[in-house]
Amino acid sequence: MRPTVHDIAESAGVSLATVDRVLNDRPGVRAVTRAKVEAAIAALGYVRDVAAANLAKGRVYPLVFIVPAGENPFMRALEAEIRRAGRHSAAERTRLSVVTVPVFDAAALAAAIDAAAVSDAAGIAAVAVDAPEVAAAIGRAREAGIPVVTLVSDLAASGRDHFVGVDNIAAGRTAGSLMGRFLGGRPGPVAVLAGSMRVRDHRDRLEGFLAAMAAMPVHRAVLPVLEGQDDPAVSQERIAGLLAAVPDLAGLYSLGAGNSGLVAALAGRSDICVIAHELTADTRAALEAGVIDAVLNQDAGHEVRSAVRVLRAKADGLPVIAAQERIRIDIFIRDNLPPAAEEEPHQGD
Amino acid sequence: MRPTVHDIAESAGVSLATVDRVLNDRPGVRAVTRAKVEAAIAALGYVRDVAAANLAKGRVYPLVFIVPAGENPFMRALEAEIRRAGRHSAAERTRLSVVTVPVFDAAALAAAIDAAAVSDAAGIAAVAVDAPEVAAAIGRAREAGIPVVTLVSDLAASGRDHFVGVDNIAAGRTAGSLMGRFLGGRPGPVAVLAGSMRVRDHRDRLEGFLAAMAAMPVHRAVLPVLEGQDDPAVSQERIAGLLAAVPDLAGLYSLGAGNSGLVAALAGRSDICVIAHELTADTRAALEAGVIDAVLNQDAGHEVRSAVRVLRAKADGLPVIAAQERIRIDIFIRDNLPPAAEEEPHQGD
DNA sequence: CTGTTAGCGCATTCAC
DNA sequence: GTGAATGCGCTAACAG
Repeated sequence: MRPTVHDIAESAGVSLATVDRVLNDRPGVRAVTRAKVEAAIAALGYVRDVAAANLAKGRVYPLVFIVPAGENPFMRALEAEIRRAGRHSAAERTRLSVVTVPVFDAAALAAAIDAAAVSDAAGIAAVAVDAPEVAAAIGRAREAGIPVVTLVSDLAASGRDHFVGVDNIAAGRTAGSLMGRFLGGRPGPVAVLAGSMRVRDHRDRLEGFLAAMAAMPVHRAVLPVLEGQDDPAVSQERIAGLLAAVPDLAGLYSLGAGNSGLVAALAGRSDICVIAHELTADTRAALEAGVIDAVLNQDAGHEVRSAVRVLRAKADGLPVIAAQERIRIDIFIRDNLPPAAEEEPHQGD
Repeated sequence: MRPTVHDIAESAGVSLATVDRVLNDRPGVRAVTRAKVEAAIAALGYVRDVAAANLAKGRVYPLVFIVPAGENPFMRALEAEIRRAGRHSAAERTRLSVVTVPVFDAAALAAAIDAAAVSDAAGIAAVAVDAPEVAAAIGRAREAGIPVVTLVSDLAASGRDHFVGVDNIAAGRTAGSLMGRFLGGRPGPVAVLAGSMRVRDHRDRLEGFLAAMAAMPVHRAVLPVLEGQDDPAVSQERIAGLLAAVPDLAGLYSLGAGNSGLVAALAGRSDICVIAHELTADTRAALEAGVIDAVLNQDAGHEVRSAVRVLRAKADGLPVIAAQERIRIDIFIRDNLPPAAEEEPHQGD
């Protein structure tokens, strides 16, 4: 059997309580005693049984997730993953709650963060909006000792503890690279549809995309960015206009949401190379139909679980192994689509 | 607080032991009593605290992983992931051990399975070889009540409890589809390098690849399969011969291992579209250098953790949600490469 | 068939 | 400064 606290207590000639003080780095232990205990710990190769520790602590971690409201399918999937994680979070002694705020509404987001902070939240995860009042609210929460992570969209200036999401510049580069290879020597310009250039992740994706396109062996024109506000109707209108104006369009990169509108506007035009973000019902269907050629995805489930792990670690004052929490950029084409999500997918991976 | 066994015992008017019997579906409870308890469980919305349950059980699950020996980088990565999982398996009360057997050696594999079965193994995970004696050994283990899962390479005929690995036909299709799109209208035949056509996963990948190539709008010749025995030296020789014999080669699909030899033979020929399997140091470097264009990967860490979950579930007689345990086919190009693995990556996702 | 009791490994009062 | 005792939620003998 693995050594337990009893073993190290006996081996060090002290009591359980003292061992516990050393283990949890609490005061009230003489340096010599501490050294003895630490020696025993090292000698026996003790590793704490986290499950038992949590059981004994009895402490629960109320974590608040703040996500934008609205129809954005990815955000709804994210919310669903939070709720799912919440149901399975029993063992981790976390209690997850979701708060939705109007899209792009900095004031509402700031208010939600403040509200979470005054509640007994042990941690806050929020899809950030790039605005000073949001940064200020995050600052206040952290001032109050509550760890905060940004989710999907970052706000580095806020001093948040951690960002859970993908490297969006790399995502844009990946899109550009795939687009270039898929198009090969075929002529014609490519267009970009974004949600809003006021959002950080969209700016990053565009930057990466342009860089990758510029690095391609054959030059290809990239048309001015269209903004669809992540809204299907607006996006559809923009794309319809684009198709009418640019008959020889070769490719289209949709780096935001609102893809159902895009698909509707495209209406079977499978000659254009289309790359979009986030695997949702819309993009999956379009991929299967051959309207979209590739989808870049960030796994919402992974992100939620990562956020929970990070917040718990921060709440306990434990370190976070950044490399371990990196979120991957998944590439999906028609042939490697995972089976459609059913009842209760995922738990570990 | 969440309801506990005490709450449901009180609510149902029975003792803890009875509640436990119902929860764990053990005999010795009258139907009426059982019904009462189940009603209380449902009414209170009770969910068992697995961590506490495991703590109380004290039971450990010795799981044996059997993987091929040799230099195959993917297999070594798999072994590393098993050891890593072993170090973190404390909380899950599993004890992982690794046994290596000579590559493609059915007799040795069968013997290893038998040996694991006579030890006190609670479960066996093995990279299967397609041979009757292996199937027989798996049958014996299962006869002895020991759950068995096949890992990476399946052997459905053995009656194994579960297969942990990717859909290799889909993987081949993905490779073919990418190859076709990357090549576009460019002329020239494509070649396939396999390890051995006697292995199931290689046959599956080939099948998928051929199907995808055949489905492409432009016809493209696929040369007869080369077999490199998953060996770098043999592979290098085969590829060198290929390059000499087919000057207008357009693409190359490496569906097995031995990729370091392939890269050596290619020596900077970045004009050929190359797609390979498994992200290892070799393939990563070749991807970054532009020698390999895409790598299809199965995440060894995910596979190990899935195998552990499945074996534990089977050992406890619990159901396995298949959809939850599906292993994805990752596509990597130069631009979405994850950071190189460092010290202690992964834990959850 | 059902109930009592004693831990699993750890954290935490409260004494000394 | 240090130790003894109690309990987290659950399981597993052992009684009845």
